Amino acid sequence: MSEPPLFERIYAIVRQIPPGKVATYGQIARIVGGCSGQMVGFALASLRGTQTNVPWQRVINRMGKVSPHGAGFGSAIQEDLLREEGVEFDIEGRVDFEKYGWMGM
DNA sequence: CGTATGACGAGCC
DNA sequence: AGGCTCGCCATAC
Repeated sequence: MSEPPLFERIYAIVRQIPPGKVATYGQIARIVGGCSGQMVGFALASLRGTQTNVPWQRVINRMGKVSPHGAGFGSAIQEDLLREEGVEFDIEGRVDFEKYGWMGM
């Protein structure tokens, strides 16, 4: 069949996340179906930066925290971008899924 | 062309 | 209760 690559489908889901909201790798993987959370992480890592229009910053891990990807700076930028959108971080750097969770998680 | 890596999650012992 | 393995797709060298 002629369905787009799995990664492309993941990008489409992330792109649907509204500003001021955050989603988890597992959540997206579950929506896409047929792939594990790692696929989502790999897909976003393949973006190599802001080449795509995918708000990868709105995607965080299951613990409500960002992952230590890249040299450790990428995660810092991610938090900064989310703060710019209105997302608040806990003392531990965690996000409230009850408030900012996508789809009302 | 083949190998290795890359931002998780859940289950199993 | 804790630690470890497996699963999965794409890209780069």
